[in-house]
Amino acid sequence: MLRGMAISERARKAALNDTAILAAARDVFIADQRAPISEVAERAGVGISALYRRYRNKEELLRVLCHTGLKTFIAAAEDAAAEPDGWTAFETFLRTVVDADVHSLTVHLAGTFTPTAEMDDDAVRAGELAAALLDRARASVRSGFVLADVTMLLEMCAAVRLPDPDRTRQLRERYLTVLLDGIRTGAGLPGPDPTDEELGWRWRH
Amino acid sequence: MLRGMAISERARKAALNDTAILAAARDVFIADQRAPISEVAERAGVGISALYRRYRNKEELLRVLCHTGLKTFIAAAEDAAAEPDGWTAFETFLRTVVDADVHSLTVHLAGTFTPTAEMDDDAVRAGELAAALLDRARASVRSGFVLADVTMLLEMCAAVRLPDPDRTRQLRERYLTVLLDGIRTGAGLPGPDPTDEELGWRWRH
DNA sequence: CGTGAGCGGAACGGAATGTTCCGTTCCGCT
DNA sequence: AGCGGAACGGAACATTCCGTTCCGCTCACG
Repeated sequence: MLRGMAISERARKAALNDTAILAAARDVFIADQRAPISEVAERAGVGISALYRRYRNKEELLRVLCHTGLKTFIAAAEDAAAEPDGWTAFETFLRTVVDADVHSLTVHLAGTFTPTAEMDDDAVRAGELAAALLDRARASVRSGFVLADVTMLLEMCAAVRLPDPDRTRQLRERYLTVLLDGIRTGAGLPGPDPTDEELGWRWRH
Repeated sequence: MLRGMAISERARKAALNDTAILAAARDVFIADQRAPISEVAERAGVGISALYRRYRNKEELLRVLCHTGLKTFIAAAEDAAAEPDGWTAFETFLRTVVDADVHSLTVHLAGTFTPTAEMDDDAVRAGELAAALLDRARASVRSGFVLADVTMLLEMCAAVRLPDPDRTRQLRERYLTVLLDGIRTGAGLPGPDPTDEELGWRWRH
């Protein structure tokens, strides 16, 4: 691929494996964060050594996966921000994130690896974007609802899980609808607001 | 303890261990269903043999624990049913069940043991009680909301989990409030209703 | 046709964990 | 005081699981 060279057939096959492995890893680790690496290899239809050729170890694979999810999150937030109406932007954002099952790739993989500096930066940026979206929707949101609550709502949606991925998506949409309607209704919320500190516990050891 | 004898001090201590072990097992397995038995022993402040004296093996301990949760569920439903107002009964029921973290004891332990016939019966009864409560609340509930949805809402609440149990309870109450408000608002729900078949997958191998 | 990049998967090492087992403690009775 | 045995603590054991390594094969490329 250097200097415009024609891509060798060999390299093309390897590139196919690249994506196959990542896709397989995504599916496998979304279904079970503790899944063994051999399961990823099997799902991808490759041998174990094909994995270790690309990633130094399991942790690195998980880190890459998580970072991918984080980028998806950021992209979803940026896309949704284009929507003029504040509430619609917020809702679109949440529906996109839930649909992509980003949460299982980020939060649920927390603690299984040590994040890079770049990931930390992206995490900060993701937080800022989400905060901005919530701010724009504030007029439509019940009082007492804070940014950290968004994280928990996503967590709750991610808990909806069936063997069939498509059905899982459908049901998540169903209950996200309930949650969103609940967010626009009613008065304040009971209990002290959740803090960022409280929600970041997975990342601390 | 035979024939009205005074309970020996030894037996009293053993009885204390009984409850300590069950309480420890509850805490440990709620936090992590795959936790090792040694962790339960450590938390209970006893040796491993104290466990194996009471339960044939790990599976039996899990089964007893799960059955306890099921009974709690039934009791909550029966208690709440005494409430005259249909919606209030339904809400009370859900709040009680969520607060007791029954869900982690039943659904999340599914598949880790083979249920007894008695548990099957209790499960049926639990379903009937919940159905009756939902029926009585129907007038206040948005159209399209079915019994299987209740299971999923409980699942979602159980997903709210922090290191601190008290804080966990507070936040669950917070989001259950959102869900309940969402249940009373809006029109129908998107997607096909969840079926019992779909939700019972954990129990089938 | 020789070569090595890419790969498959058996083999390995060690960690985790359910279960057993044996020595110890100490209550309660004689 | 002396003893039987229930209850117990926890090391030892057997087994499974899993991340990682490594050897040999294949075949596209030069």
